[in-house]
Amino acid sequence: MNDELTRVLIVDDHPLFRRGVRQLLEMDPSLKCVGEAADGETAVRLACEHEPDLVLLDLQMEGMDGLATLRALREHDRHARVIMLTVSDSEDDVMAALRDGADGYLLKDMEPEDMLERIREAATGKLVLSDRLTRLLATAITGGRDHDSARLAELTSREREVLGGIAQGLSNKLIARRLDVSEGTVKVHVKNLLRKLGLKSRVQAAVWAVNQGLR
Amino acid sequence: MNDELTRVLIVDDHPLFRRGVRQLLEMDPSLKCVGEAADGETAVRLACEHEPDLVLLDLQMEGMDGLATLRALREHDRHARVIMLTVSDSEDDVMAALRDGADGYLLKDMEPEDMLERIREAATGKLVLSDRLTRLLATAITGGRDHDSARLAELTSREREVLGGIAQGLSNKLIARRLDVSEGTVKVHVKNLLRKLGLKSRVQAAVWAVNQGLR
DNA sequence: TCTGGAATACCACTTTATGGGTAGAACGGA
DNA sequence: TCCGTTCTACCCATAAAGTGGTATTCCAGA
Repeated sequence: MNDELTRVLIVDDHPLFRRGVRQLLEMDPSLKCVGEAADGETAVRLACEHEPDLVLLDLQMEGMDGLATLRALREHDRHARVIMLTVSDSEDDVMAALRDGADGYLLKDMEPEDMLERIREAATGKLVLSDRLTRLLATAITGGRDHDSARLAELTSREREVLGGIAQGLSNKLIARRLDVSEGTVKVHVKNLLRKLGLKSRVQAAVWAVNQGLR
Repeated sequence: MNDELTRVLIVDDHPLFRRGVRQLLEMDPSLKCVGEAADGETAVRLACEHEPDLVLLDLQMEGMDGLATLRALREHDRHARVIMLTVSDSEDDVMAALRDGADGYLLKDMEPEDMLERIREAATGKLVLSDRLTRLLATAITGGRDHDSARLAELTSREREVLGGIAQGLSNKLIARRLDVSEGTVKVHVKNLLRKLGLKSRVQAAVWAVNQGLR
């Protein structure tokens, strides 16, 4: 949450693949790689140290595998979004990852440009899936992606009202008038809901809310 | 475009109805009624004088009717959004209004609270329709609502790229880095696209873009 | 009754964003 | 070649947003 860059942690047991991902990330100035890990234990430790905004996590790893790492990350840091980056297009794997709180599931055989685009999208809070998976899981996901709505549920009712104002493009001042409170109070609510949603600005909150169908 | 309030012009030949709408608008501090007109000619004149952001326009009026007034408003002021406010739920009327560039079509028998909500939504650039009409016209509208995409077409390609960045929740600085230009340049593009889209802030632009499916 | 979350408000401060203007370089069409 | 558009960059000013505190009130649960 320090600067405005999206801080990324790469977790994969193939050094060469990590290097490729790292180079891909360097193509986008809004993304910054803050670490690499070859196994789950290291990943969790680095996540605690560097507090990344986004973790790119391989599913197949020696020792603690991707899913276990995902769960461990979820326990230690509820801030970071986690995207599974793997070769398996098995529906079971995808569903398991999403059920355990993954914010995305990308296949390693994607075009690098597409992958970068998805990573960007994920940084803004969108649930990202490889095209190949999207259609496959469209219906199943609809029943299973209550991760974001869980984030929404974390908000207090007042924060949801403020978020609604943001999603309508209102300024803090106008939200304050509508809710009949001071602008400073609205700022507090904005601050808190941004933290709870793991977002960096009201613009991201607006995008997120609209994508959630909040209106 | 002066202050941040949405400036509204009410056009209806029934004084009592105008008063009702005015009182409704007063319930929302982000809306400000800047004038009332009982006929089309007066409406156009007042629109030129007060440059409203939103015009609530009755379809049935003596003399210049609602559609003619709509077209006249479109000629004189491409900034204001125009919402038809009428008793007719005829599909022909709705389609004609939308074809002529109306940004919304609300029926006078709506619940006042709903109407206010729709008016707010319209202020952020959304195409609003009474619930009763939405389903009726869902398919037809899809083919006929290229008013917003016309606004999108007014943007230069660079402005669209910047808008894309906004729709991903990026700051000007990050958009600048991604496009490899200075932050000041991005600010110029933001300023211009806000003007072209008739919006007041990047947050509104983000909401608009996401609703347009821009990604 | 104590405790913690929620909502409210205020302060000070830094960073972003917005609005106005000017202006040069590049490009394409008349 | 001249003209209009676009993209670029810079200046200044103000407004809005975001961050970090502290503190009071209220209310529900332990």
